[in-house]
Amino acid sequence: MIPDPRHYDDQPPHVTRLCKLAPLTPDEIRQLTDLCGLTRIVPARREIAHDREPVRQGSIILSGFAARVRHFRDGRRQILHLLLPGDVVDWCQWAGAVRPTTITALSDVKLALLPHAGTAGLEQAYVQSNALEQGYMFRHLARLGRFDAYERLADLLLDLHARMAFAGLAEGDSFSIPLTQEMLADTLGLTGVHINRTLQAMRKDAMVERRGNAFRFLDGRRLRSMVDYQPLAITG
Amino acid sequence: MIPDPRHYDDQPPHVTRLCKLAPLTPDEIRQLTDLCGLTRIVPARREIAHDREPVRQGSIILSGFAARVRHFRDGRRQILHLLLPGDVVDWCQWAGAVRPTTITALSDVKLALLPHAGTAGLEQAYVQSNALEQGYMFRHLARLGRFDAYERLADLLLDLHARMAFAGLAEGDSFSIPLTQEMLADTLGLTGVHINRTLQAMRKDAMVERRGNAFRFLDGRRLRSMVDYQPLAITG
DNA sequence: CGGCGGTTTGAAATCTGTCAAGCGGGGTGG
DNA sequence: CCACCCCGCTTGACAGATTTCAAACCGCCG
Repeated sequence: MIPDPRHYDDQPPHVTRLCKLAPLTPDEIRQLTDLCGLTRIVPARREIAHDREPVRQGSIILSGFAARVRHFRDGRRQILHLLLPGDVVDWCQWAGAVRPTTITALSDVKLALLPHAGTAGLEQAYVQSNALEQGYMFRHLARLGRFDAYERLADLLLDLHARMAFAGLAEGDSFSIPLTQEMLADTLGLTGVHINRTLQAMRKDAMVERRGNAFRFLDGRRLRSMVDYQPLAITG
Repeated sequence: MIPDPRHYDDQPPHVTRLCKLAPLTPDEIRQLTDLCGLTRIVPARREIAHDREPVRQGSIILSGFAARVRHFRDGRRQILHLLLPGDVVDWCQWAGAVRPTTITALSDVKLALLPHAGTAGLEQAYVQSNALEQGYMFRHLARLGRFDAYERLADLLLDLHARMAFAGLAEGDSFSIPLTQEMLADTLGLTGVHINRTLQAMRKDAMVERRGNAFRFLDGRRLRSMVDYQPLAITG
């Protein structure tokens, strides 16, 4: 059911990802590949779509990071869910749906409109993508509720690595994410200062190596064991 | 689109709730009402369904509170999402789905199997219920990430009141929830001790009155303003 | 060269957790 | 009917994690 990842490594991330979520016909794959023509680019920090607006049509992220965000009156903000290349945004199942959160570009983001799910393969891929997203949200809840700073960061990095790898965007234990320490803080419910100190602690412990935006796990086993990490099951 | 709530106040909570989520035919309503015969009762603290199991058929909660829960090796646990009377559990859209979290009864819970969504009204009600659940999860994330203890508790109580009222289970600003302080703590990522102190602070501030399981908002306006509370939009 | 966003560092303040003990009511068994 | 027990609630003192505030540093770009 899950094809060999290497078959897709030369494809754009959104094609790699959706092909792993459902068996797609060559025609469906072509639809996805052709998207690379009709795209929209949203620069970093710009809002992509607003809370409570009616949803017209779903999108898919071709490159860059975005996030579902909640802003508070006093300037605080919380990143509710990170959106990575290949992720489906605003796919919904009934007319009259309303977007449940604001969506903001964290880096420059390239988007395409989501092909209508008229075919079985694409339909299943979207449903699966939705289920995966829900799974990652449940993890994020557990992270914010019961993990301390070190565990939160470790667990988030493990999730990001898994998601990037799934879209063909990781090399072994290395991956790159365009997030500032402030953005990681807004994701994890911490402050930028504390993220900085926690990253230093992880480096001192020889858990993670970091050069700019590139991360590399030095002791993935210990990291996973610390947070009892279990990869999300691909269901179907 | 949203009928007058009072029309349903003499109905069981699950009927009240689903009737507000979609226009149902008399026949569909009868299907829901008839569920009260074929039920299963799960006693408090017992597991209802386990993480990663294949989902056979959805259920609906007729009475009592349950929760999606994550347990950690060291005994910590996090309540990821509270399930209230009228809530739909395990409704899913494709064969081979797997339950993303363990589900546990917090009080004695009465469940019924979910009628198959063969009709337009029920289908829409389930989709809407799903969307609402997702909305409440996003709020819970923001709560855990950026609110302090006082705000978390206030915001959670406001959500619970809204959800209970929606199912016809609140009287004005009063509502009753079968949750121990420990369970509230596991929901909010705090300790039981701290929940206790925070409740006392709210009483001292004349925000909330509490007798046993019954809560009453004494100053709903101030409470809502403190956490910038906005009711979840019913979409459709 | 100057400025800007992002990172790093330190010291003090605050929030929340931990531990430990006592209280209270409701149910059970004698 | 009473004694007992258990679970949940309450309280206090203390420890620890994280935030806050402030300043300095850094690389990069105009």
